[in-house]
Amino acid sequence: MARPKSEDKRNAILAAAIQVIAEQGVGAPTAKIAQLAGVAEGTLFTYFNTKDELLNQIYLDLKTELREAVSAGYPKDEVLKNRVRHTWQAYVDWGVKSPQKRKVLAQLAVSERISAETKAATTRAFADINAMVEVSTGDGARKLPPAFVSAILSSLAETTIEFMARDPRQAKRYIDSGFEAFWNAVTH
Amino acid sequence: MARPKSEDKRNAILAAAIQVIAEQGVGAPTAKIAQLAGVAEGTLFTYFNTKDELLNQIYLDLKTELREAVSAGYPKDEVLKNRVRHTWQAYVDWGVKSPQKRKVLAQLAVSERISAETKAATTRAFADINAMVEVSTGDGARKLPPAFVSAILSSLAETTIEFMARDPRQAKRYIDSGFEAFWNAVTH
Amino acid sequence: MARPKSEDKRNAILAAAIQVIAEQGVGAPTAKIAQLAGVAEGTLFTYFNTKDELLNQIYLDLKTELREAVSAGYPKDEVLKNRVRHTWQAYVDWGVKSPQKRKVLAQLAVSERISAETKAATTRAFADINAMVEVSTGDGARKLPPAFVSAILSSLAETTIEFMARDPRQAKRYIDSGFEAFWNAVTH
Amino acid sequence: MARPKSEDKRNAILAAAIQVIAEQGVGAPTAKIAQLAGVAEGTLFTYFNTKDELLNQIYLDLKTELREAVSAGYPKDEVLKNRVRHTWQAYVDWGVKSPQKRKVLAQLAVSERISAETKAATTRAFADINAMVEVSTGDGARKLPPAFVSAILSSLAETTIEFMARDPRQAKRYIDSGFEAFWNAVTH
DNA sequence: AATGAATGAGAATTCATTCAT
DNA sequence: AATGAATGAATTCTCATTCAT
Repeated sequence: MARPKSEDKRNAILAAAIQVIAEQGVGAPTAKIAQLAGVAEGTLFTYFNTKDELLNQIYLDLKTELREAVSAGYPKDEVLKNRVRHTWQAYVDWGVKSPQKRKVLAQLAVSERISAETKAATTRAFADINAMVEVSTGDGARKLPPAFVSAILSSLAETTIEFMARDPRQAKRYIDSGFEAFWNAVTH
Repeated sequence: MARPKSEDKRNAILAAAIQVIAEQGVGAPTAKIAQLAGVAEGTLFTYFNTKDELLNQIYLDLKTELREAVSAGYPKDEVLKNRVRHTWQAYVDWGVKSPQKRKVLAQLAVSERISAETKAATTRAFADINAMVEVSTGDGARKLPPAFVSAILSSLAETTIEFMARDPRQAKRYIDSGFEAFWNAVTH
Repeated sequence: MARPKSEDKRNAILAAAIQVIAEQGVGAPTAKIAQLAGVAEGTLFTYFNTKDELLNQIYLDLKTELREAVSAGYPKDEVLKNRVRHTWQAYVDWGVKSPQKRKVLAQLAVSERISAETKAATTRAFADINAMVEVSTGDGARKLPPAFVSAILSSLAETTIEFMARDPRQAKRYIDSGFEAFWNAVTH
Repeated sequence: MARPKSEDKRNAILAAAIQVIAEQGVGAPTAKIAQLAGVAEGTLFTYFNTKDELLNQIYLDLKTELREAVSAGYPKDEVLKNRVRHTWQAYVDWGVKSPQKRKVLAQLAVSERISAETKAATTRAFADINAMVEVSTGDGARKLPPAFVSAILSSLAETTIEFMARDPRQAKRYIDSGFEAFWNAVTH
C-alpha cells in the first residue's frame, strides 16, 4: 500500500510556507514557497490541492503545536498557581522561540482564508485546555467563563511575548509581571 | 482653477476601502474600492498615489479615530478608578460599534504594508494616553511600564469586544468583568 | 479679431515637449510636457487637439528650423564647392548645437505618428534645397538624382555630427573629412 | 522533467515582436505580440522577464543577423574594391530583403530602452567588420578612422536601401551609384 | 482661455493552477 | 509522483483626453 508521497516533502513545503509567509504575508506566491522547499511549483499542488488548503493546514499545525507545547509536562501534582504558571511559561516560551510561527498565526487568524471549519477544529482542540483553566480558576468568587479566561491568557501572553522580544534584557521581568497580571486578572 | 479635490470623494474612498478590506482582506482590488466609492478606477490614484499610501492612511485614520474616541470626555475630576473605567468603556464601545474598522486595523497591523514611519506616528499619537495610564496606575506597589499597561488594556479590551460580539446578550457582563480583570491585573 | 491664445504658451509647450521627448522618448506623457511648460495639463489640448498633432507640429517645426539654418547666409556668389561647403557647415553646426532637437527628429522620423501629409510637407519644404544641390553638383559626369544627393548629404552630416559629439576634440577634423567624403561621393 | 522551453516558441515570440513593432512601434503591447506568436500573454514572460529584455534581445539578434549577412561569403582573395563591394552588396541586400527588421532596428536604436550594455555588445560584435574596413581602405592618402568609415558605409547603405525601396525599378542604379559614392567618399 | 480633477481604456506583470513530459 | 512550462484572469497603475469650475 503506502502513499509514495513523501512526508519529507510535505513538511518541507509547510516549513517553507511558514518562513515565506512570515516574511511576505499571506499573499506570498506559491512559487516562492515551492522554491524554498526545494520542490517544483507544481509539486506543491500534489500535496495541497489549493493554496487555501495549505494555509488552513498551516493554521491547524501551528495551533496544534502550540497546544502541545502548552500541554507538555503539565505538573498535575503541583498547587494550582504553579500549574497555571506552567501553562503560562510554556505559552510564552513557545512564542519567544518561534517568532515566525507566531507571526504567521497572527496573519492567518485575521485573513479571510481560514475556513470556519478549521477554526472550529482548533477550538475543539483547545477545549481541554479551557477545561484545565476552568479547574484552575473555577473556585474563585467571581466566575469568568473558561473560554474567556483562556482568551485572556492568550492575549496577555501575546502582549508579554511582544514586549520580551522588543526588550530582551527585561525578558524575565516581563514574563513574571505578565503572569502576575494574568493571575490577578482572573482570580480576584 | 478647476474643480478642487473633493474631501467627500476622498472620504468615500477611505470608507469604501475599509468596507472592502474588512470583507476581502488587504488584497482587495483597488478597482472594487473605487467602484464602491462611486468613482472611476483612476480617480482613486489622484487621491492616493499608491495602494500602500491608501493603506497607510487608513491605518493612521483608524488609530486616530480610536485615540479620539478614547480621549473624548475624559472625566479628569473623577476618582482614579472611574477615570480608567471611562477609558475602558470608550475603547470597548468604539470596538463594538465599529467591527469593520476593528477588523481592518487588525489586518493592517500584521500586514507588511504599513511603514515603520506610519507605525512610529501612531505610537507618538498614543503617547499621551500612555501618560494618562501611567498616572492612573503609577502609584501602585508593583510598577509596570506604562506602555505595557497600555498594551494590556488594548489586548484585554480587544478580547472583551470579541466576546461581546460573539454573545451580545452577555455584553454587559463581559464589559464589567473585563474591566475588573484589567483593573486587578494592573493594580495589584 | 485676435486669438487670445498666447503664442508664448504655445512655444513653451513645444519647447518643453522637445526637451521631455529627447529625454524620455515619444512615449513621454503630455502631463510632464505641460508641467515643464508651466501650463496645466488640459491647457496643452487647447493648443494642440491631440498628442499626435503636437508631435507632427514639432516635426514640422524642427525640419523648418533646420531648413532655415541651412539656407541662411547662402553665399550665392561663391564658387560651387564653397557654396556646398556652406550648406554642409550650416547643417553640421545646427546639429552640434541642437542635440536634443536632433534626437527628437530622429525619434519622430521613425515613429508611426508622423502623418504622410506632414512628411510630404517637409519634403516640399526641402525642395529648393534639393534644387540648389542639383545645381551644385549637376554638371558632373555621373548624374545622381538630386533627392539622393540631398539624402546623402543628410546622412553623412548626421554621421559626422555623431562623431563630433562623441569626440569633440577631433571635431574640426571630422567636419572637414566629412565634407571631403561627401564632396568626393557626389562629384566623382 | 516537464516540457522544456521551446526554442520554437521563443523564436515565434521574437518574430511576432518584430512584426508588431514594425507596424506599431516600440510601444506595441506585449499582448498583441503574444497573440501573434500564438502563445498566451503570460507565456511571453517565461521567455523574457520584461518587455525591455525582449527588446534588447531583438536588437542584439538583428544586429547579429546583419553582421552575419555582411560577413558571409567574404571573398578574401578578390582585389580590394571587390571585397568592399561584397560587403556593400550584402548589407544592402539584407536591408532590402528585411524591411521590417530594418525598421525595428531603427526604432530600437533611437529608443531609450536599449541598455548601454547591449549597445556595447553590438559594438564589440562589429569590431571585426571595422577591422576589415580598415584594411580595405587604410592605404589611401587620407586616413579616416575605421569606425568613421564603417559608419559612413552604414549610413550610405541605409540611404541607398531607402531609395531602392521607394523606387524599385531603379534599384540596380541606386545600389551601384551608392557604392561608387561610398568608394569615392572613403578612398579619395 | 485656463485649470486640474475625473475618466476608463489599456499596459505590463503576476500568480494559482493545469497539463504535457 | 515530479517537473516546470503554459495559461489567462486579475492586479496596480498610467495616460490621453474631457469636463466642471
